[in-house]
Amino acid sequence: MLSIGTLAKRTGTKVQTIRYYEQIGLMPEPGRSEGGQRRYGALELDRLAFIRHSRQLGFSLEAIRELLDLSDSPERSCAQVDAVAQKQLREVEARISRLQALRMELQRMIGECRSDRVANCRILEVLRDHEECLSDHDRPGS
Amino acid sequence: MLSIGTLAKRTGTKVQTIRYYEQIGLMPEPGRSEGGQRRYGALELDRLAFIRHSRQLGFSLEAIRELLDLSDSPERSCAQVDAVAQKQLREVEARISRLQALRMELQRMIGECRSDRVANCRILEVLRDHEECLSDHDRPGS
DNA sequence: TATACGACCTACAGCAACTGTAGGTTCAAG
DNA sequence: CTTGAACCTACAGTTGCTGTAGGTCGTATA
Repeated sequence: MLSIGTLAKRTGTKVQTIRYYEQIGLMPEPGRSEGGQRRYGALELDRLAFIRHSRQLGFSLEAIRELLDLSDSPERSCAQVDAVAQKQLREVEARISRLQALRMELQRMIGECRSDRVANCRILEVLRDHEECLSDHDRPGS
Repeated sequence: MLSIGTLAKRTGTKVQTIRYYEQIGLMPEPGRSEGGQRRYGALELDRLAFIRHSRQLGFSLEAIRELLDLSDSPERSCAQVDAVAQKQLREVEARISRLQALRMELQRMIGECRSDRVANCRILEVLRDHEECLSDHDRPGS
């Protein structure tokens, strides 16, 4: 039986994060010691490892919930699992594209700055005026 | 003089977002109409456009605050402006690298799945066992 | 001039996915 | 038996907004 701290170390998770996962129903309520402290077994260790690894691959907690549900019904087709993963892949690809456009814009902006006074700094000018940009780079985030 | 709604339309910002920027001190408190509604001029329009454009380029509100402060002292060296932009560029580049690693991992995972039952779905197996991964892909986020 | 109605006002709750704090209890080593 | 690290609950804070409720203002039209 593992304490929450040991489980945390084994999976590279913070203790509070484990309690948070329990709170939102992603981890089950574990057994308790006589004094009321959480005690975990191998099943919970595996489940948490699955969650953490999926998080590292960028899956949202909602997607992970879905994957965990799916993996509980081994006889079902894995097409849905595939769909969740494909969706994640597409999201990652979209973020990459967007960030590459940002990178170009930033590089151009920085590269153009030959001034040494704020008064005529190209960076600030570009930030002031969207017209100077090549791409559309619309919504922030990602 | 512009109403908050007009300013919002002109800059592609939501009305609540403008009020939020005012609340956190990123936008100044504007003048008011007799009835107490906010009224904006060209200065505020420019400032908000600057903020929005910087957000589109991925700068944090803190970084934008710094850029706005810097642009208020035109005689200073623009080295600091440059530093803020460079930092942002490095962050974007780091995120790109990380996402590219994720993309590879996801592609490999999806590509390996030849099964049709959840029971032996490769995707779930990979998620269960980090050892199957090539990269380290550590902290989530970005 | 009256009225309708969209735009505005404040204040606050909620999102994702945690992280940190305060104030108190339990466990295990020495 | 003591000590102190690890645990407990409950709640606030993070970033950057977005949405809601319940009420007021401004202006175009009848």
